[in-house]
Amino acid sequence: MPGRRKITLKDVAAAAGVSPTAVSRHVNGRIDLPAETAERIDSAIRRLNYRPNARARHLAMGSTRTLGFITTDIGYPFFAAIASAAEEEVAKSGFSLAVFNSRNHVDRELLFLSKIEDGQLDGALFMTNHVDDGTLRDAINHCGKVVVLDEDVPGAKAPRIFVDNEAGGLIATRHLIAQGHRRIAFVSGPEGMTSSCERFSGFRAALGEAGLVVDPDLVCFGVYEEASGSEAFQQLWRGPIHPTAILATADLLAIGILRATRAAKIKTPRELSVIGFDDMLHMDLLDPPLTAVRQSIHELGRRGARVLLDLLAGTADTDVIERVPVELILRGSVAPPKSAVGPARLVKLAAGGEPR
Amino acid sequence: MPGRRKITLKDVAAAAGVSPTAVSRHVNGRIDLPAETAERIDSAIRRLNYRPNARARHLAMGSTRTLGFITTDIGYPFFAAIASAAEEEVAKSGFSLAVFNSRNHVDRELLFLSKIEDGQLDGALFMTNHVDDGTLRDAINHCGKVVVLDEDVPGAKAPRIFVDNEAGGLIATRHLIAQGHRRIAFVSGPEGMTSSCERFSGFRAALGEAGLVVDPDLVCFGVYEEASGSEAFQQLWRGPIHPTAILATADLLAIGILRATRAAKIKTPRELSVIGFDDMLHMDLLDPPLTAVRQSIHELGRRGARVLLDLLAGTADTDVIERVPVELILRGSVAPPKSAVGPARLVKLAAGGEPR
DNA sequence: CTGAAAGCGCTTACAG
DNA sequence: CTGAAAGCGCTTACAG
Repeated sequence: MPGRRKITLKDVAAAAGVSPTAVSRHVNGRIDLPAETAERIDSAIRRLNYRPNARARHLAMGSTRTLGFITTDIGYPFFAAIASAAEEEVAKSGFSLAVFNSRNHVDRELLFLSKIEDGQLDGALFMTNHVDDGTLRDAINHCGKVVVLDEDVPGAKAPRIFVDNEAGGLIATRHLIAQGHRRIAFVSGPEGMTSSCERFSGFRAALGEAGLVVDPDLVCFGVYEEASGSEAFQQLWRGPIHPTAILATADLLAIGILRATRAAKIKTPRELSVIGFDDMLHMDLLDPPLTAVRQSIHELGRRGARVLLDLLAGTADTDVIERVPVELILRGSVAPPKSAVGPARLVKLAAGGEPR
Repeated sequence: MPGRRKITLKDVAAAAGVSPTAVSRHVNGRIDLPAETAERIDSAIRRLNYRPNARARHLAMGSTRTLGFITTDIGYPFFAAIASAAEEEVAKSGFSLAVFNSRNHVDRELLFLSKIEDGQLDGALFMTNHVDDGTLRDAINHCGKVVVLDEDVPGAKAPRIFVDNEAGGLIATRHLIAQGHRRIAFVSGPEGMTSSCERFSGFRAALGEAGLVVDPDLVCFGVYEEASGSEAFQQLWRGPIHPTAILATADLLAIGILRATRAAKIKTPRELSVIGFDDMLHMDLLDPPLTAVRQSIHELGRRGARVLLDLLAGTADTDVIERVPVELILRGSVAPPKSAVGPARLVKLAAGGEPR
């Protein structure tokens, strides 16, 4: 057995008695060789156990066939689900997906984004969770080839895939109102963020429809983390009037709220209804099962990847904005307020006489 | 402004009046230049806005500084948590982590593993969820540079990071026995897998300690998926004797069981106690809160990454096997069997007279 | 210490 | 159609 030197294109060419050019073209299917020649090359490849070197290809082709997935933390089920869908989609096109946890730090986001300039990444799916002061926008505009997912980076010249945030806020709030709630709190992420703003618009619109108005004491902006949900609950409970329901604009916030209600011995949904936003895996098994606005997480990842791939192929423009639909998933964390006679009950009375 | 041609090392060298060699060495910190020269280079870099091309470096250096994370599906919280910890660790050393969802298909696992041979990946963290017929073992031995995580690939010459499976099975079963259970079912993944076997050993050992013996009718092997847990429950409930408790060797199985109990109107834990294995995020919020053997998921990812990094650096050998500890997390999904007087109750009676 | 030159292993415009 | 040769943009052994 010969020395264990790495087999290259050249070796194959020599063994098959053709030029490296021919082998390269054949391997990449960019040529139709006479059957006899093709077979000679193939057999040489098999015999030598040749494997094209990806690094050399990358340099020569000016591409690495790897896309980045930049997010706060892949450890969170919501992001992980998006990453999974994105991976599935990019893999179909022969790309790989590299994940980067920014932990919501701008410097890390910038570092990861810069890998596009390096030529280490062909492009990236980008998710952030804080308000941008323009830094992110500039970085994205500078390196290009990124699509912004789920949360906006205002001013960035990049395709965006969002959820229909306003509709989400709207239908969730309508549901609460239909259940008879009047004192509804809004617990959200950072005030300046697009998701917060849009969901808040939906919230306000639904209140308006019912002739209600937003009570500033019942609105809490924070960050998209569990602890922020717990704090919001505590703040609300210290306040002058307790809400009978809370619309949390993230499951993580809802979970924080649920945790805090337990500590405070508040019964959900009897004393407090809670709606989440995202509908992550297994939210139906919580106690109580979480009613939530479902974002089509899979669709978000899949379409984000698709658009990024199209962008790289030049068949998509940087001004596309897609909205994936939302849907309200009814579960046990919402009930009529204990002190109120909700419309549902009124209807029952009207329709069926004595309720039993 | 000059043409938008990509700035290279050469350009910087020319602008600074030094050789490309000097620039390369300076950039990589492999040289101490006279302050004046260094400054000239640095300023040229800034002025030209030079960014070293990663693809060229990769080819020249024979490394891509990217590690693979090959798993069934990053969308599952358990794997996502491991990936997150691994990413954090490899990022410290300037590596990236690319995730690959095998969906538990051997052909995809092989495809991803082959990226190491390609030179596309410097190495990989590998997790599988099916019994290997030798294919995986051969592939791993052929490409090297992989560390096997959580589940064994027998015969592979690769470092392994496992959980103390046997201890996990043991302490979980002991707990059930201490609560008064005698008819305990064992619901697990594939029969031939190391995790299943080792956890089963612990299970059997604990039964043995209590003078009990394994009842084959109460042992269900399947796959590590939710649906498999549901099926196991149904099978158990069709059987001649119902267990009063189930030890599931994965949270996903426990969740499947929980789902099935709801459909069957079986109350947990009153009519059936359930213990899971993994302790994924938010398992404490389930209804009932899941008692589970906690694997140190973070530790698994972190140490796996560490060992892989060491392996690449040549400071770790392929025969290391690390075991991360397990811990039983007591929560609400376990209670004494309703028909039995458990030791806990006996103790109470003995110690405090009339229980109220 | 410093730099000219070869080399990493492909792809592809270009000439025959 | 086919292949010799240049090029991708770095790193690094080697000679001065």
